Amino acid sequence: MSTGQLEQAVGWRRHNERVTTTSTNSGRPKANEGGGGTRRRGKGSPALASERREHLVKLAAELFAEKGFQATTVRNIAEEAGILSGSLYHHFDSKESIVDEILSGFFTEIMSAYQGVIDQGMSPRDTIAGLVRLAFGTLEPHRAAITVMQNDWNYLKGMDRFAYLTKSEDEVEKMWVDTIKAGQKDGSFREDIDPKLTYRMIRDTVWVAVRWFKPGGRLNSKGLAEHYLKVMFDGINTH
Amino acid sequence: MSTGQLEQAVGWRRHNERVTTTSTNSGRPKANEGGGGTRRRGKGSPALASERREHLVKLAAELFAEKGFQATTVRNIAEEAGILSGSLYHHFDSKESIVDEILSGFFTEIMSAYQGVIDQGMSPRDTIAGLVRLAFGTLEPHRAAITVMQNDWNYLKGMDRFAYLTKSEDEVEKMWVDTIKAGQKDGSFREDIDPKLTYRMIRDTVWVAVRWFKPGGRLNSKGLAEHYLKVMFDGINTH
Amino acid sequence: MSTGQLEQAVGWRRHNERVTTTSTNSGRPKANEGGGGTRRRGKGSPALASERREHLVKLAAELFAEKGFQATTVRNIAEEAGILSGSLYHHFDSKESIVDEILSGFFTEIMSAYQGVIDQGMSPRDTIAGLVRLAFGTLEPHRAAITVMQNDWNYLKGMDRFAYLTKSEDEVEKMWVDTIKAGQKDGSFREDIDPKLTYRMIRDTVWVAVRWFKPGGRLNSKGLAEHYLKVMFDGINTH
Amino acid sequence: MSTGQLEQAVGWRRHNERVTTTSTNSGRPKANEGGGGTRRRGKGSPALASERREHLVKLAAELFAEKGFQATTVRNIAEEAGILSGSLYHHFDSKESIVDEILSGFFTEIMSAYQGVIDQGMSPRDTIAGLVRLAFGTLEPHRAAITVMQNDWNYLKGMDRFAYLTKSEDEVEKMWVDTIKAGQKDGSFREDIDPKLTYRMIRDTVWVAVRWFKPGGRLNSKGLAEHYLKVMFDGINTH
DNA sequence: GATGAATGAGGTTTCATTCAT
DNA sequence: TATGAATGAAACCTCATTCAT
Repeated sequence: MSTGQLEQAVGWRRHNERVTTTSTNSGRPKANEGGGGTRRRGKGSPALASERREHLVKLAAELFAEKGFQATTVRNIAEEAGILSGSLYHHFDSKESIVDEILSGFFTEIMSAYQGVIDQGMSPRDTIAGLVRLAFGTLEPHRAAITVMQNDWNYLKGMDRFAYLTKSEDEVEKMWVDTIKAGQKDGSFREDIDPKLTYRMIRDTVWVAVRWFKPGGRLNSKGLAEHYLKVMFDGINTH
Repeated sequence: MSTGQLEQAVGWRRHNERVTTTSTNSGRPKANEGGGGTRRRGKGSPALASERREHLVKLAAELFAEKGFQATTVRNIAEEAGILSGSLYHHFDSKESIVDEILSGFFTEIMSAYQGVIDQGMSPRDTIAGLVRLAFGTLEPHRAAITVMQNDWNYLKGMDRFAYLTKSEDEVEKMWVDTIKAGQKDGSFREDIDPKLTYRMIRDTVWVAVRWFKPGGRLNSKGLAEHYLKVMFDGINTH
Repeated sequence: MSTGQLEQAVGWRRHNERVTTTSTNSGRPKANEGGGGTRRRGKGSPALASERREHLVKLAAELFAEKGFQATTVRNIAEEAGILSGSLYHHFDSKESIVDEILSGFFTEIMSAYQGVIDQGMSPRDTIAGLVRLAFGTLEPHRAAITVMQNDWNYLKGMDRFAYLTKSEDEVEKMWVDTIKAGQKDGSFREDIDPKLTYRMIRDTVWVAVRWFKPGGRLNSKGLAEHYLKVMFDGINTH
Repeated sequence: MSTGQLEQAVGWRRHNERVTTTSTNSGRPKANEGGGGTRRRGKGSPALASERREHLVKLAAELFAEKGFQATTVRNIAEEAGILSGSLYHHFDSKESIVDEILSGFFTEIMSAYQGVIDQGMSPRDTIAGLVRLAFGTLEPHRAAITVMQNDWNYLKGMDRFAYLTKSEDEVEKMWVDTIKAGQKDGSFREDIDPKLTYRMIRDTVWVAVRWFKPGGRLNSKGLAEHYLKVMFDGINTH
């Protein structure tokens, strides 16, 4: 799951454990709940969460990104996977479960990554630069998830099940805003900018780029980041 | 339709002519084409045949903005208007016609306004500033349309009927990019920024603000514009 | 709606007003909720609740009675009515709404009727006789509703929406039990019978008869009632 | 299988022979018909090939009783047993096979028991009393089966496979009705009661009690039976 | 015996749209 | 203009059942 770029930038994530704690419902069908307990699961293999399942999630993510969550039908996804729509329900509770898995996965990952940058204790300016680079760095490996987030946020945020989206958003905002404020305090950033406003503009600029960013185009995501940092730090004016 | 702010800023729009030429289909139902004869609208009455129609469009725009185009049902709109869903079809061909009217109206307006700024023949830097102010200025009067554009663009752009969206977008891009390039040529803007990239970031930053911008909040749209111009021109660094 | 027999027996119900207050949700689609208020409804006509709708309810009741609630599909009902399944949703919220209307209608009616008998202030023995006659009297006009109640009670009672079933049942039980107790006090009924148990046996015997009772058979419902009263009051033994 | 009470009352059942002849299809999967040869079960081992199977039937019966046959899914049963739904098909042909086993088991048992009472050659009055006691006595050990019979009869009776239900019902009816008639002939029972009607009322009253009868409540099933006999024989009136 | 994946038929519901009145 | 009834396509989802491993 080419998160290599992301991991390199931060160096904190050791293995590919899928953490879905953020989401209240990981979407796994409740099949064997009353289970007897005698269910063996092979020698030592740690869950593994089904490669099939992960494959399906990835397919769905592509479709959601391309056509939007609502416009993508369960049949679309099933056809893409070469099965019947009903068969999808062997793996997922509902269409919502799928998008939940996509988004909660992305969110837990990005938040840990952000925290990793902050924990490095760099100067505010370098921290902001690090966060920006990190964010742009997710554009490619998490293109689908980010696109869904951008396009369907408004629709999804209204549902109880996705309350964690708003919650996570707030947490992330705090990380950035605090860093910007620290930068103002230590004299790195201008006093006459509004930290919250500035954060939002940065955030939006980065995520929204997913709409037109094409991997393998003129600029790669690294180039994008550097370009943006330049403008963001020093403006477009000559001095 | 409080476009006052916008009109003042530019001074180009004289009357309330509804220009729908951009859209291939103006969305008017063919129903009453062979008009019976009882149709009043005499010579001196410039009154649009339907304030009712405009009212309905506005209601629909609010709903589309709030819940998304797809998630808003024709019934939702009808209910909001206090009529039955079938009755809407006396005013509009289809659901698409309504959103078409919303978006095409916004686009023709914004494009004329942009052109008006450019035609003033100011310096590149002042022109860019004017465009940015203009764009932020639309946030309030056109909140619904912009929101729809932001959220449902991806879905709508795939439909033939909305091909004009992409076309208009390209025209607008050219206006901005040309101005930025002119600014680089005359030494106002740094040579090491990518004009196209820079335009996109500016554009996205402005429009995406519609997601969190609340009229009557801490900053009005004018304040937002000035804040952004500051950052955009000179960066967030102290110098 | 041949409730004639029932009404005669009691003489308290004046018109065919459909009272659905017992049910928390009458099942009417929420169509014009935000309604403007200007909705006129003809000169003086008191609602009328759509004969079409009532017709559909009756068709559905027959099917539910014949095949059971779960085994009856929405398509079955629609076919019986000569329309498509989706069209049913113009009249009803859901399949549940239909059965709700059937049962809540029956319950409000029977409870009022019971109360009417009690309010006549007859002796306990005559009151019980009246109640039994009344109950048997509903077998024919409310055959479908009673059948549904008998067969699907267990399934329906588990749903929030049908909580009123259990509530109504308790109220009815109180009416009967109080009367039986009064009969014990005034010496009409034996002291060594359990009022609650006795009520339940009477109730079950009556309702369950719906399973085999055929109008136009050897015994009509009046005959059934008299036969049962005989056995219930004096037993099957010769004395 | 605590049929102790039942057996004691009658003393006719000698061994645990599972008699499924009544049912046209015993429900055993044809899977292991050509048995490999490793099938133990030798001479001395009377152990039923599958206590597991019986356990599953019992689990299923509980669920059918609680939620109804149709509302209980194969998955529900499997989960309760701690296996996957597909695995159930190693034990049973189909969902119907399970309920068939439940009901046919109950029916053969109760019919033999009834016959046993009749064969004792007691007076009609004592025979009826015996039958009533016997029926009430099944309420506890066969609660689940009786509940299923009561609630899902209507649904099941329509299926070919369950034709035996109606057939058995008729046989049972004959036993009772003949006894009642004999009682009328010998002067024990009133001439002015309808034997068939009377039988049905008794039968219904007993079985329907399963809906509210709670073992361990105020009255046990023996108490219930005595109470009912009192009312049935002598009525609720004082004399 | 059990798993895990899939089937296929069918279920309820939604919704844009049409049209006679 | 509006209503009220209906259409028809398609949506999400359920579930008994099958079968290779």
